[in-house]
Amino acid sequence: MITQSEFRSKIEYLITRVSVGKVITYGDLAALAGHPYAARVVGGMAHYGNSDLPWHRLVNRFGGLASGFPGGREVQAQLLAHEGVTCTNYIVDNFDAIRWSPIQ
DNA sequence: CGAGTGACCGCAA
DNA sequence: ATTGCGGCCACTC
Repeated sequence: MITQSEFRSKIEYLITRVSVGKVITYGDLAALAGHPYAARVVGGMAHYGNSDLPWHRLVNRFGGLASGFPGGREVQAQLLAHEGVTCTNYIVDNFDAIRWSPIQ
């Protein structure tokens, strides 16, 4: 059991730790923060939280781009493509391969 | 200050 | 196999 502040701090820490050209899922991020079922919290923070963090690297469990991203999924896809992540139909290609791992 | 919302995920029927 | 629902925490109104 961790504190709420710790949860938020871990999310920000982890999202910053994600390497360029990689992506991570809401569930994994929440799980790494200590709450496997708090994926929604990550989404809420992404929307209202610190906008300085690379939220465009966040994708859902299927590897698809988020729906409420500022500007639309096309913008997120563009940002990912700019970092070397290729997408097709708003779905990340080689999702399993570029999926970020906490071991790094 | 109180209540509702939100870019999701996993399990039950 | 598919569909529907509950639940977690932070942020806003």
